[in-house]
Order: sequence, then C-alpha cells, then structure tokens
Amino acid sequence: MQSDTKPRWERRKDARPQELLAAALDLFVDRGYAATRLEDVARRAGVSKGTLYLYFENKEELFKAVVRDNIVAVIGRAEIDVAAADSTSCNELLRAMLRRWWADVASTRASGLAKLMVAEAGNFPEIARFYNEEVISRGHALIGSIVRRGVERGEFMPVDPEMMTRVLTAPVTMLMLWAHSFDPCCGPVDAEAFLDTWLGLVERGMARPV
Amino acid sequence: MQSDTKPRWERRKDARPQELLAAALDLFVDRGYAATRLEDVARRAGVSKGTLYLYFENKEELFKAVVRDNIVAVIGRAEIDVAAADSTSCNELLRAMLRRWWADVASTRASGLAKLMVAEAGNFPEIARFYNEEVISRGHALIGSIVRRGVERGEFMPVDPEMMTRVLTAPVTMLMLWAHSFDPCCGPVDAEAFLDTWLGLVERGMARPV
Amino acid sequence: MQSDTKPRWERRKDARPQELLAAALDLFVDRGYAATRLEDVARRAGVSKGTLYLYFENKEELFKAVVRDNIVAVIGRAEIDVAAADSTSCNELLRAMLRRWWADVASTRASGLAKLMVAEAGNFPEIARFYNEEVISRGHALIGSIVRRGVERGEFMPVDPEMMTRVLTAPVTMLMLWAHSFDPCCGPVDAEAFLDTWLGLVERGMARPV
Amino acid sequence: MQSDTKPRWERRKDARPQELLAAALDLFVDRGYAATRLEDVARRAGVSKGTLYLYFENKEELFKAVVRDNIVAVIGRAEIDVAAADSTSCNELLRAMLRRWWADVASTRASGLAKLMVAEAGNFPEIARFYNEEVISRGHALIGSIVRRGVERGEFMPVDPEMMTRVLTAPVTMLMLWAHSFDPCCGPVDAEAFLDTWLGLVERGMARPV
DNA sequence: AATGAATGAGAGTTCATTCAT
DNA sequence: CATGAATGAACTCTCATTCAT
Repeated sequence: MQSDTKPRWERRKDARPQELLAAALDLFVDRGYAATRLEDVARRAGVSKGTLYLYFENKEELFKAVVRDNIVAVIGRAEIDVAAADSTSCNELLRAMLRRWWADVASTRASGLAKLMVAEAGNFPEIARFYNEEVISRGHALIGSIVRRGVERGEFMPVDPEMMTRVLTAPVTMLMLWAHSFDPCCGPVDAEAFLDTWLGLVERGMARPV
Repeated sequence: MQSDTKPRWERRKDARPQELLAAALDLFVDRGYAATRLEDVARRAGVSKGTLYLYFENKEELFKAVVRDNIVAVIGRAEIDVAAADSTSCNELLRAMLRRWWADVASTRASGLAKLMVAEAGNFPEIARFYNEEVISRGHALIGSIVRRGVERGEFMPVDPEMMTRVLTAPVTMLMLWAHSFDPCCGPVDAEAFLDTWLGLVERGMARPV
Repeated sequence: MQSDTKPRWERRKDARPQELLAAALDLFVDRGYAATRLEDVARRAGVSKGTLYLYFENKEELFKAVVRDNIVAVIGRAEIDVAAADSTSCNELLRAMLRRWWADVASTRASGLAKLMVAEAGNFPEIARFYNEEVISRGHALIGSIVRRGVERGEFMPVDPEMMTRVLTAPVTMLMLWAHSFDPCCGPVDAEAFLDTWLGLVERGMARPV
Repeated sequence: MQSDTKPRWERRKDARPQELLAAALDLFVDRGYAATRLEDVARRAGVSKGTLYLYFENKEELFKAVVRDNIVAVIGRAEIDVAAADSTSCNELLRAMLRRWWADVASTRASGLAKLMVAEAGNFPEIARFYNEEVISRGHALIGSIVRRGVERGEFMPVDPEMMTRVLTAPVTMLMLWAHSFDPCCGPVDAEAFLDTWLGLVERGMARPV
C-alpha cells in the first residue's frame, strides 16, 4: 500500500498521543518526574522533540495526561460492577475488588504512578489534588460503599467505614510502591502470597479463637 | 551541658554538618532529590552555598549522609525490649510495638525519611539497599519475631510470618507516606482513629462472628 | 468587475498572495519582524502554514514582498499634481500636500509600513535602501520642489530646501509612528489638532514678511 | 597587589550591572530586542551566560533596566534647570532645551532606545507605558511648561501648548530614529544643519510679532 | 494547489559545582 | 573556615522550514 523508501511519517496522528503517553509513563515511572527528559520521551515514542509539543503543551501537562490516561477507565468500570453486585456477599465483593485492583492496576506498569504521586505531590499540589479527587477519593468511595453495606447488613463488624477503607487499601498501595522503589534493588515481594495473607487477615484477624 | 572553652564560632562550626543535614532532610522530604536546590539547603542552614561543599562532596553525598544520619537508634532499643518481653502476650506486644513505632518515628519528622526513600530508591539503589538492611529488614525482623512467637505459642492464627509482617507494617508506613505527600494539600488523615481501626482489624478481622 | 469564467477556488487562488501580504503587513507592523510567527500570518490569511511557502520562499522574502507591495502609487499621482500646480501659491500647495499625505497615507493602514521600516531598517539594509529610494527620496523630492519653488519666488524665507524638507515631513512621520507604537497602549494623539498646530507653525515660520 | 596568573574575576560585582547594561544597550540598539542573544550580551560584557542571571531576572527585566538606566538622570537634570531659568527669555530657553536634548541624548548611543521603543512598544505594552510615563510625558511636561510660560508672557503666539509640544519634539525624535534606521544604510543626516533649520522655523513661527 | 505533521537548530533559563578572596 | 561570584552543561520550549499525502 505504501512504498518503504521514505517512510518519514510511518504512524498516524491518531496514534501519536497514545505512543507518547506510553513512553512518558515508562520514563516517568522509572526515572521520576524531574529526571525524565522530554527528548527521551520523544525518542522512545519514535518522534522528535518538537513533535511532542504538538500534542502536549508542556511537561506538566504531559504528566497530567499520563496520570489521567492510566486511571480513569479502570475505576469507572469497577464502579459499575460494584453497583451491580448487590446480591453478592460483601466479604466476597470486597475480596474481589481488592484482587481486581491488584490485577488491573497494581500489578501493571501503571502502578508506578502511585509512587510518582507520592514522590511529586509536594511539587505539584494541583496534580496531587486532582489525583486525590479522581483516584484516591473515588477508590475509597468504592471500597467504602462495600464496607458500609457489609456493616449495615451485619456481615461485617461495626467499624468506621471511612477509616476501615483507608486501612483496607493501604497494603495494596504499599505493594504498588514497593514494586517501584525497593523491589528492583532489594528483591521483589511475592505479591500473591502477600495478598493471600492480607485477605486472610481481613477476613478473620490474627487472634486464634480459643 | 557544653564546654565553654571553645569560642562561639567554633562551637557553631561543630554544629554545621548537623544543621546542613537537618535542612537537607526537610527539603529532600518536601521536594524530592532533584527538585531540592543546594542553595536553598545552604540558606536554610544559615550558610552560603560554598560552605556546603566544605562538608559534603556533592549533592549525592549529601543525600546519602542525610539518609545515614537519620537512621536513628530507635530500632536498637525496640529490639532489646522485645527480647526482654518474653512473658507478655504476643498480641499485647504486637500492639505495643506498632503504637510505639507510630509514637517514636512515624508521627515525627523522621517519618519523612520513609517517603524520601520510597521516592528516590529507584535513583539510588545503593542507598536503598543500605536503608533496607538497616531499617526495613531490622524492623521486619522485630515484628516478625513477635509474629513467629505468637504463632508458635498458639496465640496467633498459623500464618506465614514473613508475609504477615509486611502486611502488618504496611498501614503504618502508609500513614508516614501520606503525611509527606497528600496530607499537606488534601487534608490530614486522623492518625489515631486510623491506628485504632487498624489494630482492631489485626486483632479480630472484619467478619462478624455468627 | 471580474470575469466569472474561472471557478470559485481559482479566483481564490489568485487572491492568495494578496491575502497573505495583507495578513503579514498587519502582523509585521504590530509585532515586528522577529516576533511575527508565520503560522499566525497563515492563519490570519485563512490558509495553512505550508501554503505560505507556495507563494513566498521564506520569511525574509515575505517581508520584502510586504514592503514592495505596500509602496503604493500615491506618490506618483502627487508628483503629477505638483507639476501641474504651477500657478498655486507655494504656501497653499505645501499645506495641501501635507494634508493630502495625511489623508491618503498617514491616517490609513498603510502608515504601518513607516513604522515597520523604522523598526527593521537596521536588520534589512537592502530593503531599507529600496524603501528610501522608492518612498522617502521621492517624497522628499516632491516636498523639496515646492520649497525650492517657494524660495525662488520669494514666497518663503531663504532656507535650505533639503533640510527644510526633512523638517517639514518629520512631524507627520511621527504621527504615523505613534499610531503604531504608543497610541495603542497610551492613548491616541488628536491628529487633526496636531496637524492644525503644525501647519500654523509652518505658515508663520516659512512665510516671507512683506 | 594582585598576581596576574589567574585573574578569574578581574572585575567587581559593583561594576557588573553597568557593564552588562552597556553591552545590552549596544546589542539591543543595533539588533533589536528579539535578535539580541543573551549569550552575546554576556560575552560582550566579558562574562558567561549564567552570570547575567545573577544580575537580571530575565531578558525582559534586562531590557527594562536598560531603558531605565539610560533616561532618568538626563530628564531629572533638565527639569531642575528649567525651573531655575525663570528670567531667561522663553525663546532662548526653548532653543537651549532642544539643543541640549540633542547633545545629551539624541546624539548619543542612548537614542537607539527611542527606535527600540517604537519597534517593540507593541510587544511590551507594559514597558511602553513605563517609557511613556517616565520619558515622553516628563519630556513633554518640560517643553510644555516653557511653551505655556511663553504664551502667557506674550512672547509666543497663542498656541495650544500640548499640541505645540508634540510638534516641537517631533523633529528631534525623528533625528533619533533616523540615526538608528536609515542613516546607517542610506547616509546620515547632517544633524547640526537640520537643527539649525528646525530652530529657525520654530523661532519665526512661534514669536509674537511686536 | 493545499495541507499540517514532523523536524531540529537555537534561545532562554536553571543550578550543581568551583575557586579567588 | 567561609563566602558568593562565576561558570557551563543540560534542559525546556519555540518556530521557520520541509515534505508525504
């Protein structure tokens, strides 16, 4: 369909943003915000420095776009599923959501964004607020609704749903953070075993019944 | 408390490295490694940019010194206490250690080190390994010994001590990280309520006994 | 007025260079050569950036074309009129020419060219020389011929016609320059009042006492 | 007093701003704002690019500083002299001021700023306003006060002082503009002859017949 | 003829590091 | 010891110009 002699623009405008976002995600995640050079992002996406600026206004906007691009769809789908799962036991639903979070986000490259946000929240309060509203709050609301339902139905102990939600999400978040901080240099955590242990604890606690 | 034989400026001189390390810790924690300007560190310590180089070879060495300097002896004391607390119930001991960690480290300025390490471990593998050995591993060993003892004595459910240790420490670690990332711009977490909820869950889980 | 044999887009095509020149004049006048972006010129002319290069080799050539294109035939007509006005009093003729200059050029958009040339003459000596020959010199010759005639006929004081010509044109030129520099941000000058004051001074200062 | 082996900083901090301002004036004047590279300014001042930023926040601030540095003192002194010259004839005073303006500003390198302001007023409305207030308005007020006094005393024809002031300053301003636009490529104007012609015209045109 | 995606040299700006004083 | 002026490499961002479509 096309001669291969001078493929100056092999790819299409439509694909560029995604290619750039993918490249940016990779580099931001493993070098951090400041250490990521836009020229490297461009090169990894197979374009030149200037091209990047056709699609993103500046480095900060690129960063925001990466954050947006890697979190919205996942949360959106999860919200729908939870709303539809009224008949499932809350315990089952909670376990399913936490495992799904792991499978869909935490075990993927996108988990690096969590570390990135922890690292850069101080430098980008605006993005931190954005991430808090679009990711953390929505995630908490999702888990929180399950906890609340479970408490109301008498499936769960009578706990403070807000706090319990933070507690419930913390270990999975830590799994994400380890993956992009200590794991690479101090050996990886066995995530499956960790999750099993964690979900077991959630279900029944540490104390041995007498 | 301090000998008065030395003239004032010499006493100042001895304090310089500590003042610089303190200033550097604050800024590294707030802004991350790359975004921290040495000029700001110097100014905060009340000296000039050039003076900093009399005490630290370069930015990287300063960073390493900050990490090394802030690995305090808290763990050492805790290790002794745990070894001595043979008669205490493991449940009590575990709760005590987690609360103590919170009180002595996580709620203090030193907690910033945790965020710093999570943020920069990828860029400083060597120092991450060092931190892992001196802090994380020792902390895990400490908590792990309690868990193992509890399991052996039949106080705790038969869990994998290694994994359970990671699980047990994760929420408190998250509390430290939040304090230096999202808290400043998205409102603080109520740490006391969080800890209570967390320790409650650890003891008995979510499921309501029938 | 225009043949309808050509289809619409071809008529458009013929108009393109003029549309581009008009857009370029506006922007060059407002922002100067360097600060004018070719993309803005193209957009203002309703075409794409690439199209501009079909008509002009590069930015410099566009600039030169703008200057050349805007050197209108006004002077030519004025030259004829002056030659024909042998019987008019030189004072009347001089006043008429200065007012006409104002009415036909200085008060119109074309006056921007003067500002542009003052601003960019240093960077484009070649085009400055061209402008000098085609506009300034001819304009000076025109006014100069009236002055010389007036002096010869004893209507005017015995002045140096060359110098007096420069003097006579300066205030009207300034009016043109103000219109495209300070007027937009510091409020416009009342041109009519200015001209009246100016011509009054000229009349009293030029006329030979009887 | 000082060995000449390693004269890394030959000049003092105190002298730097002036050296940089002088270099910047030269380059801004003959290349225009945009075409002046800060590296060239620095090199001409004998320092490196970075040093420039120790003294001026950015290019725009440097530009403003150049404008400020080259106009204030002159106008200030003239204001004092005019206020003190109450007994001089207004005609004499006016001629003296115009000649002095020529001698102190218009014939010097600083006159390039007038051209620069005309060229860049559109791009820097803020500086244009500043220049208008600090230079043009003050200059006009100065000349205007002489005109008004002359009219009141019956030395001058009954003219509108505001307008006449603009008229009176226009030719000298044009002299400044020519010097930095057409003169270099089309041959210089004989400023002395021009001024004589101009002042002659002014004298005859302003003086009230007895 | 027209488009607009792509390029890459070039300019402004920052900051770790040096060193004469 | 302490200073802070000076440096220059490195990075972000711009825009004239090209060229496949």
